[in-house]
Amino acid sequence: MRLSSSFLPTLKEVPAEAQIVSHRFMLRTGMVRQMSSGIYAWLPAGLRVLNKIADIVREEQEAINAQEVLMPTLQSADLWKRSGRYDAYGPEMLRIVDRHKRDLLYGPTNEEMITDIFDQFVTSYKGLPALLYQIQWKFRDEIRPRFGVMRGREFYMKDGYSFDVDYDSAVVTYHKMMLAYLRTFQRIGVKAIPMLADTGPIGGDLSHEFIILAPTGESGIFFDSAFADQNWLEMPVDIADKDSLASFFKRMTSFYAATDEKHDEVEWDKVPVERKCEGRGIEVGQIFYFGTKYTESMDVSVTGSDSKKIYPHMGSYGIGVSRLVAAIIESSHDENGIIWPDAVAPFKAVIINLGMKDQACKDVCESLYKTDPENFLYDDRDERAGAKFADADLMGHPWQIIVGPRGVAQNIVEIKRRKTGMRAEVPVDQIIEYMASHQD
RNA sequence: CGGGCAGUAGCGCAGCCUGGUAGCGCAUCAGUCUGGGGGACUGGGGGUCGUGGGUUCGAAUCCCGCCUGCCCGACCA
Repeated sequence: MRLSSSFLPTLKEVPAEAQIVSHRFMLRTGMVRQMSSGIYAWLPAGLRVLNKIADIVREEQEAINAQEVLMPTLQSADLWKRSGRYDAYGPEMLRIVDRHKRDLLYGPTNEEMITDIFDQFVTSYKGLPALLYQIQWKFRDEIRPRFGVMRGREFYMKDGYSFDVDYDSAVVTYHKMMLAYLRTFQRIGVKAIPMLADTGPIGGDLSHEFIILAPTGESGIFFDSAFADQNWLEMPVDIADKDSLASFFKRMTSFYAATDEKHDEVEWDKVPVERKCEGRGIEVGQIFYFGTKYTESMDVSVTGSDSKKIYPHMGSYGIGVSRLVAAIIESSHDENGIIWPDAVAPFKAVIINLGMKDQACKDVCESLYKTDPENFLYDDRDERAGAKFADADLMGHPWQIIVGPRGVAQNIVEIKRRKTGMRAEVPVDQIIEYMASHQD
């Protein structure tokens, strides 16, 4: 994309309402614009990141055979009255009345709706397990929205739902989801640690929150640093084999990790002092087994092999996609701006033309740009070098390809890695190759 | 929902106390110079002063209501 003809405005000064670093950078880089309390418009730079995260989430869901659906944001209140949650959910649910005086609501989550859909199509245990997900906007009327998209009222979320024939089968699904989540966060480029979460009235140990380390996080966290040292990507996991999944699950959850709410001093003391890590974190996902809560309350059943009625065991699995955008920035930035992980950066690299009046510079920039116009941002503005560098650092592109008259005369451009600050002079025709072979 | 604060140009702010021509910086536009880390100079454009009412010859300024937003707390992907 050519910067001169793009809608990619940056700000030198920050709107006063932005308190935390991710919010400030998101506003300064023109990723989002607040439209109302806790409600944001996503502008091109922000949307690109949002979509990249969603794509990774999608691929990892498909990898465990979850299938994508898209449910409406508006739901009928009747559905929620069936489960009993219409009254239970409280003022956090945005309720709407249409012209016929019918009660609707803007979905804060979709257990009822997915259960209803499931009910209409699956009538036999042979239809199980079923694993569906969507990536859709949700609305929760938070008492006090804050921190930009970190805690907005409207947010973009991946929500998955599973239906299994019994508890044992549901556990296998849960294990698969643990795997998918760890892979998802790994690919996105953040370190998310699964921590035992409150399971509510169901009990058991089948709910985990995934927490990203960030000093500005809302939850205090305690964890065994041995988790971070796990090279689990090299551990073979066969998703068709429940024992393989179970041993993977056991390994990934065997280290102490808890938020301050669930912190247990006795267990914590068993962790060797040198491995004790305390800090703050941001919750970016949660997985949850809740048994037959909705299938029973909504009377949704299938016929078992013995012709008897079975209430499928359900689980739900969320990833806060829009929150992740902010969480990534919280955990990856410096005083000059964002440092995007490669996988989710809005652009792979920015081509900084320092010789806008130099034909040779322009030619080099153009030919480079044309090799991948979708992923290169070409800063072809008639700005001074300082402004271009400042914007490049602010926007956090993983690579900066600096094209100036001095280097071009020798057929060389300078390349800078945002993450490390590493700089190198590279022959023009080797740039693409250089980036591919120097990811760290 | 309790406590605090704020709405003046796209953004950051001053002016309000003590009523009388609506200002500054950044951004933006035109031009000249400049050209490897947000450069300089000159000249422009841009305002229902959140909103409704009241007081007054006269209201951004004083008074009352309302709306919106932000911060702290209790609650949450």
